[in-house]
Amino acid sequence: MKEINITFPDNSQKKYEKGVTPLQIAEDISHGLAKQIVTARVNGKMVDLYTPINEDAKIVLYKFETKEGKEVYWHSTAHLMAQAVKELFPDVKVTIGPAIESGFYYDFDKEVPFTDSDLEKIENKMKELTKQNLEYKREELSKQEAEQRFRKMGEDYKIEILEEIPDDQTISVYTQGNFSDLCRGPHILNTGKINAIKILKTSGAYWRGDSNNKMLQRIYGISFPSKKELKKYLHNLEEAKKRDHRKLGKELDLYSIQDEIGAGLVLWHPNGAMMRSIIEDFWKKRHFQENYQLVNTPHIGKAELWKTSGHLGFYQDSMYAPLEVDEQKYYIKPMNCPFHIAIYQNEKRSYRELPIKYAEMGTVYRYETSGALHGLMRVRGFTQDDAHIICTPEQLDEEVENTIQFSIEMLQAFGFENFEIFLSTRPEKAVGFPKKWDKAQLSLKKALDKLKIEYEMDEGGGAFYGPKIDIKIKDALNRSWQCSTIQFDFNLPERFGMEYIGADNKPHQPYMVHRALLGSMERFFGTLIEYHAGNFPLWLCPIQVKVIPISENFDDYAHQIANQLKQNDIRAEVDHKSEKVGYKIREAETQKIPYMLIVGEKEETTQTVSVRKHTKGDKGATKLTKFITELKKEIEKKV
RNA sequence: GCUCAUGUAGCUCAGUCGGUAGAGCACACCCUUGGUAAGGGUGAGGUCAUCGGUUCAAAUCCGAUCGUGAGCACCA
Repeated sequence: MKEINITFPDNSQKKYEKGVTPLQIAEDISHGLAKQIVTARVNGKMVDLYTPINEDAKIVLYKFETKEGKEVYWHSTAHLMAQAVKELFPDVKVTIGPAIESGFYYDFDKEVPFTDSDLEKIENKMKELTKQNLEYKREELSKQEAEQRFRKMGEDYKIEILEEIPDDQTISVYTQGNFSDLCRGPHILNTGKINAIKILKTSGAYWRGDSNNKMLQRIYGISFPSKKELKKYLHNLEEAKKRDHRKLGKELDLYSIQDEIGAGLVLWHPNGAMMRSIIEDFWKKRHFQENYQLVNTPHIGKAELWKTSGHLGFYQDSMYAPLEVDEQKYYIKPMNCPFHIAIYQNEKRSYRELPIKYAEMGTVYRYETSGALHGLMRVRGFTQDDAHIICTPEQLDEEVENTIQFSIEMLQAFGFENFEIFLSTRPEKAVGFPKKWDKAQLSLKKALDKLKIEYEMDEGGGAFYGPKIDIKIKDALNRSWQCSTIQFDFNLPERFGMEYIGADNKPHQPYMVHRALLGSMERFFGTLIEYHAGNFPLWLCPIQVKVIPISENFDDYAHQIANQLKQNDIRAEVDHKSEKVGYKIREAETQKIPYMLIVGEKEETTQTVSVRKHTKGDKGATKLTKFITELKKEIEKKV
C-alpha cells in the first residue's frame, strides 16, 4: 500500500504517500506557515519533523506558541548552549539541560564557575552557531555503542545516566555540528530556527538535585523565533519586578526587615499593620461564623512538651536554641499544635463536644536556612492563622469539605482567583495506620470532587504524619508559594494520647486536622501585595481617602471633611503640607491612595468635595454625603 | 547550608589608574497660598555593612564575618 491516512486534531483526514514527514504535511496544509511548525505528535508520540510516517496516523503539529512547541524549541536551545560551552571550554563536562516553564537551563561540571564575561562569550558563540544552520540529527544506538561513544568523549555524567538504562534499550543521540548529546528528543530542525537568544543567569545546582552530590554550574537562558518576542519577554520581566512585594513594601511603607534586628524578622509599619489588623478582624468574624473557638497560647514551652510531640527529634534543626531558666529548658514554639492539644486534653472529652475547632493567630519561630529567606515569603518569625479540627470519623467528610470551601472563600475574599491546588498522598516513610490514611485521602478527594475543584495529585508528597491539600499562590515572577494548607495528623494524637469518650462509653482516638487558610500573615501579605501590585481593594487600604486642601486657608474645611469620613468608618487623612495641589496629588498617586478629595474655596462655599480617583483622574465635585454613601458601597463589596 | 553576584546619606544611585565622598528625592527652616502627577532658596545628614590585612595612603586591593539578590538544597 502506497497511501496512508493522516488524521488531524479536528478529525479531518487526508491521504499521503507512505514515508511522508510531519514537515511535508505542514507544508501541504499550512499555506506557507510551515516555517512556524516546531514539533509534531504522531500517534501520541512526540517526534522530529523529518520522521517518516509509514502507516495511518493521527498527527498534531505544534507551533512555538504552544506548550509543546516551546518545550522542544527551548530544549534544542539548551543543546545549542551546551555545544557553545563545549567549544569555548572543552574541559567542561555536560550533564543535563531541560526546558523549563520559561526557557531552559543546562548544568555543567566546571571547576571554576562561569563569569559574566564567560556568559557573554557563550551567548555570542550560540548566535554564531545559529547562523551555521546546523541540523539536529537523530541517531539510534545500542546501549553499548552509546556507552562507548560517550566514554570516548569523556562525558562521565552521560555514562552514569546510561548505566541506569536497561541493556536492551535503544538509545537516541542527537548531534548538531560537532556536538552530540544523549537525548530522548525530539528537536527542532536546525539551529537556524533560533533567532533570539538571551543568557539570563547562572547559579550553582546539585547534581541530581541532591545536596550530597557535587555542585554543578547551571546556566539559564531563553530563546525565541524573533527578536521582538525576546524584547517583549524581557520587558514583561521588568514589569513584573515592579510588583515585587519587597519593592512595594518599601515604597508604600508597609514593613521592613532590618539587619540590626535579624534576618527574617519582620517589622510591620503603621500602613502594613493597619492592613493586617483589617485582615485579622475579617478572619475572626468569619471563624466565629464557622463555629471556631479562639484560643491564645504562649510563645515558649518546656523541653518535655517538644519531646512528647517529637519535634525535638525530627524538627530540632529548625528550632531556635532553648532558653534555660531554673534548670528548665524552654523552646520557642515552631508550631502551635502541642498547645492546642493541651487545651483539648485539659478535660475528658465526649463525642458530644466534637467537632472542636481551636483557632489562633499563632506566632511561631523557625530557624530557616539563610538561603531560604525571601522577603515576607519565607521568614523566621511568622504568625500562622492556625486551627486544629478535632473530630470523630463520622464527622470527617463534612469537616473536610467545609474547611476546603472555607479556605477557598477566604482567598477569594481577598481577590485571589488563580491558585493551584495540590492533593498530596502517603509518602514512603509515614506514621499511622494505612487504613486511616486511606480514609483521610478519600475524604480529601471526595470533598474536592464534590466541590468541583480542579487539583493536581502529588502522589507520595504528603507529610510523614498525614495527607494534605495545599493551595499555592504565584508571585509576580511566577514562583509558587504555599498559603493554605489542610493537613491530617496521625502523629500527634498518638503521641499525646488524645481521646474522646464515644457513645459506647469507650475511649477513641479522634481525627485531627491541622489547617491554615492564609498560611501565615507574612506570606499572605506578600502575595497580596504582589497580586494587587499595591493597588489593594478599597476595604483593605490603610488610607482610603486623602483630603487635599488647595492651600492652608482650607485646612479647617479639610479637617471637617476628614472627621466626617472617620465618623463613617472611612480611613482618611489630610495632607496639610505647604505644597501645591499638584505636588500633593502626585504624592497620593504614587502612594496608590484610592481616593483624593480636593477642597478649596469653590468646594467650601458650595459645601462639596472634588473627587479624584487613583489613576483615573478628576471625577468632578459632589456632596460629601453622596461620596460617603458610594464609598461605603464600594467598601462593602470588598473585592 | 551551597554557588555566584552584591552592600556608598532615610530612599534611588554616581564615585575613573588607591590620595579620607557626590547627585536627585525625602527631611528641617525661609519665601511662595498655589486648582488636579514634582514652585523657589538655604541647610542638616555618611567611621563608604562590620572586623582584620596590604600600603606612606583604602569606599576603592585582599581575607573573614554579617546582610541582601538569583538559583540549588530545605520547607510541619
